[in-house]
Parts: sequence; C-alpha cells; structure tokens
Amino acid sequence: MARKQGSHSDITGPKVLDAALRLIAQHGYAAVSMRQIAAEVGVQAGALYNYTPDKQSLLFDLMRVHMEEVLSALADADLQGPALQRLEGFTRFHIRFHLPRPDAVFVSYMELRNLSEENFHAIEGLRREYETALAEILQAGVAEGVFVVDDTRVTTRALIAMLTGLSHWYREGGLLAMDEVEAMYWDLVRKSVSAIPE
Amino acid sequence: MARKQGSHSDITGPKVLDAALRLIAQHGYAAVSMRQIAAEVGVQAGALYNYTPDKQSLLFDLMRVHMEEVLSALADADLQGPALQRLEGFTRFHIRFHLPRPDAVFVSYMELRNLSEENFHAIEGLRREYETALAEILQAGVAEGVFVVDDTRVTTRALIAMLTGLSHWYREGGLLAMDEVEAMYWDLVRKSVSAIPE
DNA sequence: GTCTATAGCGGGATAGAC
DNA sequence: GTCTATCCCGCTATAGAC
Repeated sequence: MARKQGSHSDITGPKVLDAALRLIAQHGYAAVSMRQIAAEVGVQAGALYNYTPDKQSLLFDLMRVHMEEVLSALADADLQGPALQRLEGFTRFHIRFHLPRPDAVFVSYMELRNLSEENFHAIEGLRREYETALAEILQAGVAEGVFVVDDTRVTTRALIAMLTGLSHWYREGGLLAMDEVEAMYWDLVRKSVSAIPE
Repeated sequence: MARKQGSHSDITGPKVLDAALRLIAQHGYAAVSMRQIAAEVGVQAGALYNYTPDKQSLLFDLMRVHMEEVLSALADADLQGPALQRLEGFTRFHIRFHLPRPDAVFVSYMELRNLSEENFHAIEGLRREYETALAEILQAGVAEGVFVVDDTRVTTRALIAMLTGLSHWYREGGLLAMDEVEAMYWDLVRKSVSAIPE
C-alpha cells in the first residue's frame, strides 16, 4: 500500500477526469481548484499536468466526451420508421442515456459560460447536432400529418428542456424506477405534439 | 464630473445588486470578483462592504429577492376558476414574469450550488412554494376530470423545466414576439395534461 | 461613504529532483 | 510519472485617512 511514487499513467488518466467531473458537478468549475482535484485522485497538483495542459482543457474534454458519447449512442440507436415511433425512440433514448450520468449532464449544461470562446463554439455545434435530430423527427411527423406542432425549433427546445430537467432531480435508488419516469415523460411528450380537441 | 468621493448611498446600493446580477449571470458567481463588481458600479472594492457584509450575502439577496418577487406577483395574479383556466393563467404568468428577467432566472437556477447550506435551504423553500402552486392546479384538474396526469409532482417539475428553459434561449428583440412563444408554450402545456386518444 | 493600502490566503502553473 | 518547492498573481475582507 501507499507507494508514493511510480508510474500509473494508465489508471491516473481516467481518474483525473472522473474526479474533475464529480467535483465540478458538485461545486462548479470556477469553485474547484486543481489542488482539490489532485487530492481526490490521490496525487499532488503538479502531477495533473501530465494529463492536461491546463484546467480549461479539463473542462472542455469532459463536455466534448459527453457530447460525442451522446451523439454516438444516438446514432447506434438507429431510429427508424414512422415519426411517432421515432419520437418515442428518441424520448426513451434520451432518458436512458442521461439518467445514469447526472454529473456529466449537469456539467455540460451549467458550465458553458466557463468555456473559452473557441471551446464554446465546438460544444455548441455538438449540441445543435443533437437538437437537430429531434427537430427532424418533429418535422417528419408534421409532414406525415401525425404531429400538430406550431414551430418545430421552439418545440424541440421545449421538449429537450423538459427531458433534461429530469436529470436535475431524478436520482437512482429513489422512489421512482427509471421505467416509470420514462413512461411518464413519454406520455407528456407524445401528448404535447399530438392533435387534440380544444 | 468625476468627483471621486462623497455620499451616494441611495443610488449606489441598487447599482451594486444590478451589477452583481449582470456579472454573475454572465460569468458565474465563483468567477466574478468583488473588484469586477466594484468596477462596474464605479467604486473601489472596499466600498462594496458598505452595502453587503460579504459576497455570499450578495448572491443570497439576489436569489431571495427574485423568488419573493415571483411569489408576490403570482399571488397578485390571483388565479381563479376551473383548473384549465388556472393552468393557462399560471403558464402565461410564468412566461410574462420570467422572460423580461433572464439574468435573475439564470442566476437563481445556476447558482444554487454556491449558496451556503443555510441560504440554500431558504431558497429551496421558496422554490418549493412556487412548485406547489402549480401542483395544486394539476391536482384540481385531475379532481375535476379535465386533466389526465399520472403523477402531479413529476408533471409539475417537467412543466416548470420546460417553461423555465424558455428563458435560457429567448431574447427580447429576436425573431419571436413574447405573445407568440406564450401561445406556443401554452399549447404544449395544455396538450400535455389533456386526455388524448392513443 | 469612499478612498488607498494591505493583510492573509489560495489560486494556476512550472522547475528540477528522484 | 510523481514529488516538493515555488513563482506570481488575484482573491476577500479589513483598517484607517478624508
């Protein structure tokens, strides 16, 4: 136990990102110091700079990896068929992907202000890609005549805000199972874009 | 012009809160220094401590005042009648109140982590009060048989997340008038809690 | 009520030994 | 690859002059 020096690059690298994610989610990027992150990992502050050129890159990597994983997983979900089915697929995908990652969701949502301008634009582009996937489903549904949506871009943002808001209060092990909230949110989404009598 | 000393307590006080709100909304509480706030107001950093005992109190006051104004304005709206009408009133009230105050909404939403434990509980209580107002409308609608809602507490949070999300992208003077988005969001809210054929 | 000056601390990042 | 030590900077908050 407790050897104080040596090579650990294969395990320390991921641990740095894990620690940074947890601490930043809890306290915020600007409030977390490199010394705190190092303590969480179990190294001295200077050692962190073997894994990141600076603190800003740490934040950017957390957000970039998260967004790339979302987009990659969404592509793997390979939503097909009529728009209603694709919308259900998107809704359930969003919840299943995001609920187990509350820290990453929180950081990606709350820390946009703390990205450098260049990094902000990169993340913004990835976010827009994700939004567009939903917007296209809504447009398809309108074209099919199964959705009644006034403005697909506005509705896209409204639905994503609703779905992402779930990640801000839901915690695994609470009163509600993931299946249950998934069903409830799908019900809300489905109805909100449906034709419905006044 | 440019007198460097003198008494200005009647105008400096509000200017401190205004400057703090604007800067914190833009950069985040932890990233904004008392020196920045002082510069925005046009005084030296030390002078701020005539108006606040410390930085934490500044944040707390911003959030407390915002929440008290929301609750007071909601009470003034005096929503009455059948649940559908009250829900429409709440939805339009929420949008009309929040859209002109994007900075206050942003700070009250994003900076909860930076409140001391005691201050957090105080703000949390005010937030819960606001949530409860919506939850009671939903319960009334279910009792009247006009709303179909699985879980009123979950639906409350979902709807507030959707409505508040609007404040995070809408800007006055943009392409959409407030009346238009208000109508769109009311449509989404109304449908999401309505009876609707599978 | 505001100023200047500063105490006291903690921050990000780097240098060089091991 | 990690350590210790440190540079240099900016932070909150306070003290005392005006």
